Amino acid sequence: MGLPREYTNQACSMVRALEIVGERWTLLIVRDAVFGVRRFSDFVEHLGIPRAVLTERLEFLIGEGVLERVPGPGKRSEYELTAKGRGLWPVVRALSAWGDEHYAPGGRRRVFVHAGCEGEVAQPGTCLRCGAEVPLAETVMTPGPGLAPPSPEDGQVSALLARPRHLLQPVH
Amino acid sequence: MGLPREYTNQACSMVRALEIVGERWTLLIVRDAVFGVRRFSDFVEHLGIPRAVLTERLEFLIGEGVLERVPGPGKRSEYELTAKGRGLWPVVRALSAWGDEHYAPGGRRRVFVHAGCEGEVAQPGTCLRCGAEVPLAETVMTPGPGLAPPSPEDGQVSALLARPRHLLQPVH
DNA sequence: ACGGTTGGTTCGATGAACGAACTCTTTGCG
DNA sequence: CGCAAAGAGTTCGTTCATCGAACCAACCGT
Repeated sequence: MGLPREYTNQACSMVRALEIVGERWTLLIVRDAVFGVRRFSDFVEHLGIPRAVLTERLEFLIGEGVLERVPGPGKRSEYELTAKGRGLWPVVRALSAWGDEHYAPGGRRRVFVHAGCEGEVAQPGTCLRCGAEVPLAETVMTPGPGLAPPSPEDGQVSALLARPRHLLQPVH
Repeated sequence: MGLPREYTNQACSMVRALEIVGERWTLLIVRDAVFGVRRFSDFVEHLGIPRAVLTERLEFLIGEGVLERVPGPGKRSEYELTAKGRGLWPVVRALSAWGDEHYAPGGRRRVFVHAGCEGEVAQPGTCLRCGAEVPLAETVMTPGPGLAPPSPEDGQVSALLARPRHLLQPVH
């Protein structure tokens, strides 16, 4: 996107938001983090993002307080959403819903369900059955009818994400 | 953003959505269209977007059925959101809300109000007073406490958008 | 000790965005 | 009518981010 990361200094808050998450790959990184991806190599595998770009984006998102680096096994680091980062969930959900509505000929690809209650989580983020506003951690992502079964060459992360799982739960 | 407009062919619908509206400037164009901007020169003035890029984006969005070209005064054309384009409103609202929450030290910059009912439209798109899901056309955008008063050099479009107005209502 | 995995960095080529200048048509005005 | 100014793009040379492939270093299991 060649996003210079700065638009004109407009008064609108959406401009500021886009300066943070409007660059190529950034929202996909956030989405994957919501789905439970935490490791550098898993992002690379699942997104197909150039490693240098991933490095730069992770650094930037940490600096902006969207992600934080947490120690993983050994001396590795993993990347985890902060509260501010989890606040982007409505954006991710809205975009996914729009994409599902207009670009999923085989039906929706992802359906989100309220854990326990089993009701579906609708657009505004509320449960269709119990009516409650469903927090991220109580949301289960399940494959919809339009989700193509993952082929082996898509990698194991894709395979893991094609099965029902709690959001934010580490994939590994 | 140098967005090649194609990510890897992932199964996720958000990827498809980002291929349409993920490029630099695109969501800002949609936002301005929601706010009532319709003319080429008004987009240029308000966004500060290079003219060649605007031309390319408008063409692309028309091709994707997000905008449509409608005849304006004289032989001019204007650009109007289609139903598919209006479907992006939750995305715009979610991004603006996130930006307002984290990058508006002086308080929110835009507040959306349910016309007639006067209740505020909250994050999920429902009215805080009457509880109804508020459609775009019944939403009034009002300046919040954090919105800086527009300086004259910002142009007249900025000035118009700093006053309360119905969404989708043409600015001119 | 050593081969593989993880987590990056480096580097050259490509291509999009930028912005200023230019063109062509339409509009406004006397 | 005649002229100036604005609207709606187009053209073009420069700059800068992205791409992708290769390279490197630390760590791990055996």
